[in-house]
Amino acid sequence: MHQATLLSRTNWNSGDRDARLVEGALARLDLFREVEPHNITEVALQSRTQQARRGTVVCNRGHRLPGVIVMAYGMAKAGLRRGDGEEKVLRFIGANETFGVASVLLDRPCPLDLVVVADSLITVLPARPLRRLLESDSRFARNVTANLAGSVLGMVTEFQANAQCSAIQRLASYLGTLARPVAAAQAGTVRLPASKTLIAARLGVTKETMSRLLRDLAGRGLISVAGREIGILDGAGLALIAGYAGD
Amino acid sequence: MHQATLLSRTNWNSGDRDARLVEGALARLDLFREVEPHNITEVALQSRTQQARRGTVVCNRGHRLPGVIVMAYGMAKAGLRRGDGEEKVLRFIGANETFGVASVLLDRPCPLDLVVVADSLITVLPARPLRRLLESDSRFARNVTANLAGSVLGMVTEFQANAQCSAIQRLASYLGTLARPVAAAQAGTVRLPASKTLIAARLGVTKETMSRLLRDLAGRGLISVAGREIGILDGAGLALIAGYAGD
DNA sequence: CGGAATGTTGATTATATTCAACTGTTGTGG
DNA sequence: CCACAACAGTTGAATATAATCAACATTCCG
Repeated sequence: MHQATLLSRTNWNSGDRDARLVEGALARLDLFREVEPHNITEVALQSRTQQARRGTVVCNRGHRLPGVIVMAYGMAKAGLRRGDGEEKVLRFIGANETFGVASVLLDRPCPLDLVVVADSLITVLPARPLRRLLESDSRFARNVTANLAGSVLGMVTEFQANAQCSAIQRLASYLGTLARPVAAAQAGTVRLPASKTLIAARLGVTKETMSRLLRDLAGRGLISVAGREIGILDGAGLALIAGYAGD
Repeated sequence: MHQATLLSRTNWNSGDRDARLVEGALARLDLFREVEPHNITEVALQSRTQQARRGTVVCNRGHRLPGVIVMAYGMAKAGLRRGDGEEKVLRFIGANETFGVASVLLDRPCPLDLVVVADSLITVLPARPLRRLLESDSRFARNVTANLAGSVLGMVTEFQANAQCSAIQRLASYLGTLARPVAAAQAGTVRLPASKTLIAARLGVTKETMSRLLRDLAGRGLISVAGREIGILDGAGLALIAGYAGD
């Protein structure tokens, strides 16, 4: 079905020029903010970079990660597949974001499937050098704790949204966060960062429900839908739905 | 309604003997495992301990925590209240467990309500000495990252259960984890650690649904219910429900 | 004892899923 | 360039799951 290509040992780039690129990619991560360049170099030299095409399975749930995954560019989804085709996406991992810090540090199997959804460049940071850096560089250690603590708080928020809000509230809220970067509570148009089916999985609903909800919002004059382009006609109205009950 | 007593500045114990007790309590935490005793003492001297009765609100969602909360003994619930009485409990905090590490380290408001559900002894570790220890003691730093990483993985698991399992699966799974410590897949009896209403909130269902599900399981001969005592009649059957679809 | 909290039960309802059919879109090889 | 397959999205009808409402029973404590 899927062109399920696992990360393999072949095809890795590790030339000098690539090491440079990897270094640049790492320097852009929150994890390495204000970390001494030579320490970044150290890690970069032990990392591997690989191009991954849409559909590539980076890691299957229950398997060990080869290291912390860094998305230099592109996009992947981290989620769970149920026996049937149904899946729940916990989060998308975009450019300059990382995946698997917790699993790698604890040396535990990865609890999620990680699948590339747009052609991407992926860097893998093996556990060894990260652990060493964690011991030796207190700035890096602080970044790691901040990263993990941020994940915890983020997941609590996620949890709350999932447990206490109806699907339409979650959708309205999600559209709100997409629109925020553009203009707060202002008319405008946003582009969904992935297919509606994927967004639906991210929001914890089926694509059918997603379709109906979008139609519902459009019917109320809050948004307009044209493929992946969503027009925000009434940001305040959206925020109202997101915040209070779905009246 | 509730006897909502917030943690106040009064009534704190800080005598010499108490400092000893606090030290003992901290030494039992995973967070301080293998941390130099004098470093533990340092933190203990800056901590405060307070008895809290059932119903005490330790922290309201959105407020700043006075520090990391340590449960020396007793039990608290961390959850979210919706406008009406409905609440979702994310986790219980029992003896020798901590709450709020992520919020305190990031100096962010606490995203959850924390309410004592059984008479407890609570210690508050202010942020300052923790941050200092984090910088100076690499063993402590490692414990903190392990703690946070564990939280992340735990929440992923939680998420999965909540998103992909029916209520009866979650209940069966929960009863399974209660029974595990006793005897794996073996007949026996377990005692619910809190009221059914609270357990229900923990599992993300209403008390009514909880009642019906218990009855259902009992009707199938898998368990017997007598107040808080649950007899595990068919552990394997429970595990089957927990693992596969709710046939 | 009395009152509050906790738990049970039935009837009804809301929310979203599932199933199924159908349409539109995209990319590929003949 | 078209035909075709694979994927993405829409729509309606039937269904499942658990929430809600309301009434009642039980247990726990002061």
